[in-house]
Amino acid sequence: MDSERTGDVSSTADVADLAFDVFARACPSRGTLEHVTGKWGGLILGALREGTFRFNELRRRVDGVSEKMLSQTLQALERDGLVHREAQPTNPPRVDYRLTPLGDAIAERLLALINLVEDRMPEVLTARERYDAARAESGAAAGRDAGRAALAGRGGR
Amino acid sequence: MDSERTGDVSSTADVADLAFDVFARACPSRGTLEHVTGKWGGLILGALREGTFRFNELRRRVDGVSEKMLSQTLQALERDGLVHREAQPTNPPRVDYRLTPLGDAIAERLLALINLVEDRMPEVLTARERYDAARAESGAAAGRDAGRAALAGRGGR
DNA sequence: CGGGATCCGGCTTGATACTG
DNA sequence: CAGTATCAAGCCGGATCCCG
Repeated sequence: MDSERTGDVSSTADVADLAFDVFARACPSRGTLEHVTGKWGGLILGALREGTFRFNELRRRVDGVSEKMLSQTLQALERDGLVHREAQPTNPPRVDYRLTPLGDAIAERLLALINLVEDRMPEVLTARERYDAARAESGAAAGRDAGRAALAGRGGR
Repeated sequence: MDSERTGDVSSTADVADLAFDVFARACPSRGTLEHVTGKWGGLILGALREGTFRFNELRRRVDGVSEKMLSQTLQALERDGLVHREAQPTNPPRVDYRLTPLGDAIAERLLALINLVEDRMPEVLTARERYDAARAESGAAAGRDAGRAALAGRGGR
């Protein structure tokens, strides 16, 4: 539960003038932002940008996501009003997910970011080589990786 | 911490069939994207967008970040070529951080996303209330035991 | 099919302490 | 000031079983 650990902003009164400063620790927008930019949030939003899908369709579309995380992320996005969930009490059950207008707007900007990063990847790769080379030269043979650089996930499936 | 994990799987062969697809787990852009959208990456890039800062200035600017995470994230961003680090061997030491042109371009799109989320937070908050209310209602009506409902979202990373 | 509940390992994070 | 080293916890996220 990502929820705000600090006291919630229950008083709706003057929330507006305080603006939602992401740089402040207790800002509620931090939470939503993390849902969106999180490990699966972006991929799910991206997938939903292309239409309406059922649970297992989504699962197939977003490679590597487990039932649990898909369900969990979908709930977080639904709660934030980015995703609309429509369940039909038929048999077998059928549940459709699609973006809300708000979700689509956010997904659009997120994809703009993703596309830029992809376009510029050659530069990033070059920078990485330079950095690693300089490091191997000056430092010992330790060669630790920078931060959580290689997060990738195991192969599999 | 010298967990020299076997490098990232960015062999060119793996990504060949999907080329530019973020949806593929082996895509190298995923790594950079996570540095950028990670818990602190976005805030640090946002802070640096307003100028050049020293380590502790940055720490004060980004509320809640620990020395370790700041250092770690900064290194990852430097390695990816988004941040430039300039150290002066003076006494006391002085190190300046600033965005590279690439980092600025990426930060710009990231901030566009962040600003959108901030602007729309009222909608998000409203959606949250509706969701929570509906949830509390159905749960109470069913008369089930009061578990710890909120399994909202992911957080972490 | 569409999830909920639980167990559990491992990565990520946060204090604290130490170096230059 | 600008980090690095070490340690302990906490939470994420995967696997599994189960229900409607």
